[in-house]
Amino acid sequence: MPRAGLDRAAVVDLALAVVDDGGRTGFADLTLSAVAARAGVAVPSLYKHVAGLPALRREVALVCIEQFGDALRAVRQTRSGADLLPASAQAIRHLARRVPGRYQAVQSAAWVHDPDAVALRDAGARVVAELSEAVAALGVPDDRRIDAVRAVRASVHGFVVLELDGGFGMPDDVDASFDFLVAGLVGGLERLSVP
Amino acid sequence: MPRAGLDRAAVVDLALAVVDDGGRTGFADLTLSAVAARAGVAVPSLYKHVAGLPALRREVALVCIEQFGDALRAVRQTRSGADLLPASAQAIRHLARRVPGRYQAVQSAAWVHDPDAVALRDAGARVVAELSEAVAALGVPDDRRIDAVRAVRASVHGFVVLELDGGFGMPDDVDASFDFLVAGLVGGLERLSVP
DNA sequence: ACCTAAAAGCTAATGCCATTAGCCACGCTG
DNA sequence: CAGCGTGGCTAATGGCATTAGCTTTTAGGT
Repeated sequence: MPRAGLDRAAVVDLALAVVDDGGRTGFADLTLSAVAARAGVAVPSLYKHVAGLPALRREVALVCIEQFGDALRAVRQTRSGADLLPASAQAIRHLARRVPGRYQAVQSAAWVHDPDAVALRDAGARVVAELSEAVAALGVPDDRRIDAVRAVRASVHGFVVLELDGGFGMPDDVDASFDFLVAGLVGGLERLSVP
Repeated sequence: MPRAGLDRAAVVDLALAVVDDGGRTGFADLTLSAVAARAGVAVPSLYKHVAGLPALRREVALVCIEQFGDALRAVRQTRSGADLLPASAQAIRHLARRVPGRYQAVQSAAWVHDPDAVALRDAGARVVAELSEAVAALGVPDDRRIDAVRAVRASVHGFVVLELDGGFGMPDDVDASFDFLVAGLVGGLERLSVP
């Protein structure tokens, strides 16, 4: 009957561990049962620290989104100009492959319609702003910025999702395909740049 | 106590109706309860026609994938050459917007790892083959075919997913952004073509 | 026209999950 | 040392999928 000594942060950490151990479906499979088992605690005890499963999902997703934002900010410390966008794209894919469950948490953009997810939307907007910087560094004119950022997000996100879901049937080198995609993206956007 | 007169196909049709009525989360929210309610039947009765929820999901997904394949084949009847790929991309997005729940069914590519989903993988391969035709019609050399098809799939799929999830925060014209993406894709791939 | 057997429905029971209510004991604070 | 807030518990409820086993329709053969 000793106490487990949980608090909000500890519960979120355990949930992150569940997500990470769950592979590509870790976030979808996140369950209060699993977290409670890891904490060595009965399920209802978790309600003393988090408001329920949806709230826990939001907190987990927030951590994940911020982790992605941090990764992009780190890239911006070491790269600039035309190198920034490809390095950012590679960073996103690397991170997604390393912690696929967390990437799904970010992707689960059900957040957009969730009134309780303001913090998540803000964090997401910061990630997009980071990408926008990278696009700007390519010299894309302002009136094409939004289109260009959307194209980058769509391409990279689509690639990562397909790859994580095993959607690329052929055994051919997936790294090379990603390089091809990124090179095409950078080339196409550079061609828009004002001389 | 009259019979409902269900059979496998009728149950799948009802499930499709549930998916369609459920909007962008229709497939995720597909439930035996919902189908049974629509059929005017108790839940266990459905087991006389389908093997369970996972099996029903597979059958629904198969219909959806084939619907996408049909749409692409229809495009190929009316377009050719460099027009084929952009028209195919537009067809995919249009269909996804019209029946977003079905698009999610296609996307739920958990199928790849599911040993019971051979038919689904085959149908998916046929859709990819259709896109491969469109890429070939742009004159992309054979040794770049796979990379190019992956880039197309990633871009279009990523765009559609982000759009359906409401991921494009800015109010700016999403149609124009998609046209921009497709134009960039076509331009980039044409530039690879053997003269 | 009947009789039979398979097929299609049902209810009941089980188990997993989230959530709520309400109880108890640990352990800090005065 | 007394008291109280907090973190844990058990019990109960409700939604879902699934399995077992029963009943009745209905189609088909004689």
